[in-house]
Amino acid sequence: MQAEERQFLIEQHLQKVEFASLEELSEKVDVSISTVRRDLTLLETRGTIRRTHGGARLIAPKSDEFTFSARDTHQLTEKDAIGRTAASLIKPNQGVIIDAGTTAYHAAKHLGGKASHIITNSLPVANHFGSDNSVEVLVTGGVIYPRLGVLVGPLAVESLSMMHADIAIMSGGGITLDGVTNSHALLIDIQRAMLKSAQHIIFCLDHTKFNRRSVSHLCEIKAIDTIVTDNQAPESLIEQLQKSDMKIMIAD
Amino acid sequence: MQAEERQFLIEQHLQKVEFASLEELSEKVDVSISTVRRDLTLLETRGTIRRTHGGARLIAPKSDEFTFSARDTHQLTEKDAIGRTAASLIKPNQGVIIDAGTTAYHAAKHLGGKASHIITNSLPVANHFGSDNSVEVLVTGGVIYPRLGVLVGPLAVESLSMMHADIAIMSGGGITLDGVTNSHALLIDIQRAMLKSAQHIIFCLDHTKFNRRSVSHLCEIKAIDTIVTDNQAPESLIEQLQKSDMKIMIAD
DNA sequence: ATTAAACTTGCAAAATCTTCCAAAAACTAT
DNA sequence: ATAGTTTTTGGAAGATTTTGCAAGTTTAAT
Repeated sequence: MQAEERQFLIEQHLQKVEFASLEELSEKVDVSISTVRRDLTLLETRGTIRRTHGGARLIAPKSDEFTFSARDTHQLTEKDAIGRTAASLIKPNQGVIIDAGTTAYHAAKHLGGKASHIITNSLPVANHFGSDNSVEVLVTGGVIYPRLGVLVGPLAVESLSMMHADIAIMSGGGITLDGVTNSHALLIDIQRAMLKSAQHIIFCLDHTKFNRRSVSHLCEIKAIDTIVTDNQAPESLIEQLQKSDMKIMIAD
Repeated sequence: MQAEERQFLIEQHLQKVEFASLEELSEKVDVSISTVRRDLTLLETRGTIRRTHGGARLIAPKSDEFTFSARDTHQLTEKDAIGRTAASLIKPNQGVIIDAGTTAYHAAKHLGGKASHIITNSLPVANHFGSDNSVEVLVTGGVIYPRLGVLVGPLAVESLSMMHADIAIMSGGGITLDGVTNSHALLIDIQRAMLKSAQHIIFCLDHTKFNRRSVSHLCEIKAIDTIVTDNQAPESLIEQLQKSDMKIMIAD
């Protein structure tokens, strides 16, 4: 096994367990403790991991909301189903804003040929439509937030506020009766601008997001027009949400 | 087995396994380790793969990548050499604008860790730095021009005119004593904005661009500070160009 | 304060890389 | 087809990188 692969495995293992001892890691990848140490210091400079006495711990938030990776098989089938359902709500020739989260990305994948305009600040979404000339894709400007592939910063907010769309397909970090929350404060401004620029708001939230609260408050419940989720979402919260003027769709 | 076929097999295998050792690959395609090394260095310049100690890894595990950079194998080694030379002109902590052409893309590949800020309207360039947090990448907004993966339109021009950089690395469709021309009229406005926003202008032009004239005029010769080209560029034109106040570098 | 575990640093062995060269293969022109 | 030329291939020598270990220092917990 080569160094790069080993470091990748270490990182991946830490994604799962949050914390791991040196011994544990050295057994996992079958090298000496010394080498694991070296790998960890290297990974630490890359920013994903933090060394501690006796091991290492994951620095990234455990939320999978924005961590974009093709290998992200986290609730993959659920997300794909949610994405398909959300996409089915789009009528021909509508303009759609796509948020940068993973769930929204899955919705985008099913949007080919349906929407006429797509507005996004997500590089993965932009790439997906890069060679599709049946849709016009508007990319907001901004600074690349590393790893997530999202464009952030004032330029992103400004360009969004200059645009307008029929529908916004959003994702979030958690939802309670108090509203939707999100784990990355930097993205809040951008998501708010998206909400303002769209007439109809759809939130894609898999069941793990229910009854969960992330750090930053994004919007009230009443700002939402439709929620798309999967069939494992807790019924109690769904019932309460339905009391406000909103449609909830369960993807199969 | 043909060399091309072998390289294709290697690339395909890596698409599957993401990481592979030299030994593994040499068995797979039944050639010596040395030859595999050579194939890998070649594939690396093509951008799909990255060499590591002991083997190679896939560079773009994301499913949605641009086919644009991989498909363009025209004058590949020349463009790569030009790119390296152009990148060597960048001093640490400079802000660099990268144009959307293929030659400029090759320069970007050699820029990692050198420039502190990169400004671009090219999605392939943005993708290349997507997970590199040693550089801050500013992406202009705009509409995706399909096929090329370039952001165009008024938003792109406006956001560029709000920015400023030390150096612009540009490409073009042709150069004569009358100036630089380009084949895509849509890009002209954006390139002009780039020229305005940068202090020092570098043009990357392989030898096929010399004495050629595309449809749209981009700028005069005197707007250029440096030209980087390969060793097959016609000497007559080079001599005449050098009469204006400009530096010409020949990449080997 | 004491002690055991964990960390850093330096070093030598092992693995891997680059560069060069000669043999083999492929191509060209007669 | 054949001789000469170019390109590709496999291997070897020397340089470089990586790895595991050990000596000495720091950390954390009692």
